Amino acid sequence: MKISTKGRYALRLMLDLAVNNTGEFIPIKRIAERQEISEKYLEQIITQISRAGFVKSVRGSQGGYQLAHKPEDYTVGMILRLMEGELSPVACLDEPGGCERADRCVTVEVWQAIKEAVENVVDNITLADLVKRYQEKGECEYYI
Amino acid sequence: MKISTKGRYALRLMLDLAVNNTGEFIPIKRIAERQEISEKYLEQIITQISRAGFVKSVRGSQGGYQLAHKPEDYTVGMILRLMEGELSPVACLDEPGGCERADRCVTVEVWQAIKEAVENVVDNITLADLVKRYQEKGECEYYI
DNA sequence: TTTATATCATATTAAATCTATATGAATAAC
DNA sequence: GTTATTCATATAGATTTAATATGATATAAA
Ligand code: FES
Ligand code: FES
Repeated sequence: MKISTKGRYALRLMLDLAVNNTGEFIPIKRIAERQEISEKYLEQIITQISRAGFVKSVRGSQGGYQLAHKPEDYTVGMILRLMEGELSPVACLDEPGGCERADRCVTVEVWQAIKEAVENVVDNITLADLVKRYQEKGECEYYI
Repeated sequence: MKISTKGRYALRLMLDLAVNNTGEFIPIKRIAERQEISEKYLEQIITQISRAGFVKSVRGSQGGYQLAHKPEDYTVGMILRLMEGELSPVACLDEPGGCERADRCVTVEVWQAIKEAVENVVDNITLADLVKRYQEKGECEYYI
């Protein structure tokens, strides 16, 4: 029942971009330093984020990334789904035709309830909310 | 963000025992047949459940397992935690001293909210609730 | 007393997934 | 042309998952 490092790092990465959303392009190296995450691993992650159109990028010297939209336009759910896929606790809920047991399965109702509970949380928190919490906490740049 | 087969099978196993809670001891072989799960794998799972005192067992011919308590005394959460450990989406929430970033980390508040949402679901559904749902659905013995 | 049926206890393994690291090309500022 | 950066893939080590295998121990029934 764990979220992988890809999902967790992606959220910290996007929050870092949101906190430093000044219009400048931020190189992944800065974020890797601040977040103490492997630069190359973050590169992989932001590539995926970039392909989804969540960030704008500029190559070459003085290049980097910035948010493509406003912080309030990103929910935590959008970011987690991008990295983790559907937030279902079991594959039964995602299979195209559904699990063959699904029509008579009772436990699937539990998994569905878990999924909905999780979605209700992550789809109702935006990066803007997290930026606000960050500012309330004291804005230490090295810890997000 | 998945629950492992151990957790899923454990719930189906316990629900099977709850549905067939007649006072007789049920051999794991029957459950394996009904649930279409490997008998040996189920043995491993019920060993863990048995050591936790959730079921009573009788060895030898005519032996098997039965629930140690009433179906309403088992929550889904008890069963999942036994097999999966804490239902936290990240280890930060479980580490004894907490994560070293935790005091200034904002994303941890998201993970905490997810954990609480999941717990709110699983700690408020009992095996008795699931038995009832099963009976409403039609009581096909081969599908739980 | 033998046989069949079970639980109980570990060991082993194949596959999948996770978590990176490595290599190098393409692009742009200076 | 040198440096800084994104972009694109390949590779690999570690861990976890999901079983399977082996065999000992206990009990009821034949
Ligand atoms: S086993 Fe797939 S829906 Fe229950
Ligand atoms: S990284 Fe551990 S609490 Fe945020």
